[in-house]
Amino acid sequence: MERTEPGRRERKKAATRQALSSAARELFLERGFDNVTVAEIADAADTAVSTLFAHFPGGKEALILGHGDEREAALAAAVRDRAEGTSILEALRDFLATRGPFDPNRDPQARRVADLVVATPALRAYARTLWTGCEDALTKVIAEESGQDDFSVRLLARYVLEVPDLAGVEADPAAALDAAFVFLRRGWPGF
Amino acid sequence: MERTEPGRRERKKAATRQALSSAARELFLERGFDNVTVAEIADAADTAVSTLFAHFPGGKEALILGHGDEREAALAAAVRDRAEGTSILEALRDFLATRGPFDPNRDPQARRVADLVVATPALRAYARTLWTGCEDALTKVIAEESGQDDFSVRLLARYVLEVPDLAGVEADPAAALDAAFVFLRRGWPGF
DNA sequence: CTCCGAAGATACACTCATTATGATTTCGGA
DNA sequence: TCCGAAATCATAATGAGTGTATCTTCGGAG
Repeated sequence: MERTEPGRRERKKAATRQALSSAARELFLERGFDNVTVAEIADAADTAVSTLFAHFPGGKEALILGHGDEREAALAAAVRDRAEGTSILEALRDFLATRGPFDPNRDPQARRVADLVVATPALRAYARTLWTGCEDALTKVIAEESGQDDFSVRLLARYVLEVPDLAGVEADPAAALDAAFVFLRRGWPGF
Repeated sequence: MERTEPGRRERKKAATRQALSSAARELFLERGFDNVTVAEIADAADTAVSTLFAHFPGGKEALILGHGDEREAALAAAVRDRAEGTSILEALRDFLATRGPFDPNRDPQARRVADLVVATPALRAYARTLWTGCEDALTKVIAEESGQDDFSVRLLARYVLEVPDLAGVEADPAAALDAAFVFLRRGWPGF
């Protein structure tokens, strides 16, 4: 059978995962990313270090930022399932506008985390790799949706995925996001 | 006085630096980047590990790729000292065309190194950070030379510096480089 | 209900990069 | 000749991440 509710095992697994990532979040926010060791996080979550790495093979930074699975799926879906008459670039802009530093209405917790990410080089770099990790997938979707498949498509994908990192540190992230897409639309008319 | 020839001290320093980086190059080419430890490199160069890190604070990857100092200076100079009547983007394209995978005439040694970099994720990532490490400097120069200074300039700088990483892995790197600049010129006419 | 196998969790030991420390050598210039 | 600075060195410590073998616990087959 397929659709039984989670069961105790999966619930416990999710619980430890949750414990780990929220312990990490608290410690990072309190003392800064670099001043917290994985051992301390594991301790705070009352688990073994091995368990931490079993849940987050991506390492320390994955504890707050997750791995890019949902991100990638959501991104591809945003393009593929865009509203009739919406261009690819519009769909991408709208999707990014709901994310991280660009979302105007987000809880203060998320705001503090976003600030920490922007202020911590290691985290900012990791966030960027999460985005650019979607590059292959995005390239594929754009190729399918546009009927075009060459270097220019890969270039566009990379450039789109660089926008969050760049715009995120600007004084007005949302405005910067829009500004970036003006240039992308000019470079890739028809997308 | 200022211009005495290097002197024994500086010569020795340069020699150990040279010994380290060529030992690293040989070992990496022979056994792959990930299968060589810094201890082995230091041994091969007959120095202490501490000395290795004194010369290359950037870590293992800096041993083949260097740090970005000359790179940054050369890049800024290429824009600032460009020929009369040459646009900023043309100057940048021409500069990049002489670099790494894009240079048509380079010795086989350099070719093997470039291949290794492209094939090794850690090295490719480091090479990319070296380029994007020039972002602030390039942004500044473009702002000065164009008289424009806002987010769009930073965006352009980032996009230019992403080109090497992207075009470098294409079947025809030089052609990809040119293709990328077609889009950049379209997005930033007047640069 | 019982029992077996797999999944999760754990402890432990290990490798490796990188940093810190303090001693020791070795030039270069006064 | 002698002093100070720079380069090198050995050594130890920290901290991330991996591998392994063991133990516990749940879920499903019988």
